Amino acid sequence: MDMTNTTPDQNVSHTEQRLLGCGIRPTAQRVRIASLLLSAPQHLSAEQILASLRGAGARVSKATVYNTLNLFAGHGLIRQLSVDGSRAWFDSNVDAHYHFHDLTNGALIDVPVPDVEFSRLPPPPAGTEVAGIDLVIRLRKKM
Amino acid sequence: MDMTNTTPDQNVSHTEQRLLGCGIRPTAQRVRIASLLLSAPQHLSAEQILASLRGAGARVSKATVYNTLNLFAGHGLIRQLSVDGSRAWFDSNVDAHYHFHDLTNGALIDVPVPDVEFSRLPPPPAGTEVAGIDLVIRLRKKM
DNA sequence: TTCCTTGCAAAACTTTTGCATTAAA
DNA sequence: TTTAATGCAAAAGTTTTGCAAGGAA
Repeated sequence: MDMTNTTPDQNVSHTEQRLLGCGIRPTAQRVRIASLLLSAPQHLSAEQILASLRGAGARVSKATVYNTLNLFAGHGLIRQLSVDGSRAWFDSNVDAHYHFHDLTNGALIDVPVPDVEFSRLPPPPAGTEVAGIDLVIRLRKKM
Repeated sequence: MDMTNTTPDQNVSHTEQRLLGCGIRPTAQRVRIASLLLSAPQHLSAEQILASLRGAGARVSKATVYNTLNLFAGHGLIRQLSVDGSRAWFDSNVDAHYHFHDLTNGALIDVPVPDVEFSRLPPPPAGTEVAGIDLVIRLRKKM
């Protein structure tokens, strides 16, 4: 099902289904946050989400945005990234992938898994196993 | 020159030389911070450094620790890591390398460059070039 | 002296939490 | 009606900053 050209509003019932499928009660605020975030693959901060929703006339508190993002991340609906120390970024793409990080403007760009190939990786220390691999390719302006 | 078995105190004059070589005035606090951090490859937070120095009887303020760490990082003497969202970690190893991140206890373990080999990497977007590659292999307890 | 560095406290930011109120099932 | 979610404000944690005092050149 291609939802590329649907607007957040058209996605509401689809979003509700998705939250229900995760065992998350689809309240008004949660649906708005999920709708915004899941409308396209993107990277947003809590503050951006709060501003965007309030700009659209929604009544949402900062606490609810944070609580909801943590809730979603805990259910694997979104993924929290630590690319710069300044704040958390929330990635609506939970499929395995990597990132370009443009140091010039802070932009994050997805890198699909097939674009990266490891021909050698270190064995995990005894008693541990690999839970995931985070790869960030930092970019600067070419002179 | 192998400094593996020298104590921080024995390193002081060596550390001073290193700071001078970077154009950094080797004040008492800076030498202590550099001495601690550069005595071995390790990952420390600002708070850990402050506690360690004060525990050793040094008179240092939190502001100076932060200012100094930023100063050192700006001169390439240490490297700031963003591996979890909670705080910054300062890595005394500035040679290119990657990290294991043990999710069980938060530990960071260096991974030497030769232990990782990329057989494919995406071309950087037009107008940009690769400034660096950060790789974090997250570890969990093996069951 | 002159400039730089430090310490302290306060401020700035991001994120979490307590609790009364509101909304959902 | 009962439970869970929200909003607000306050708190907590990390990092930065303003400014007076101290130290180096």
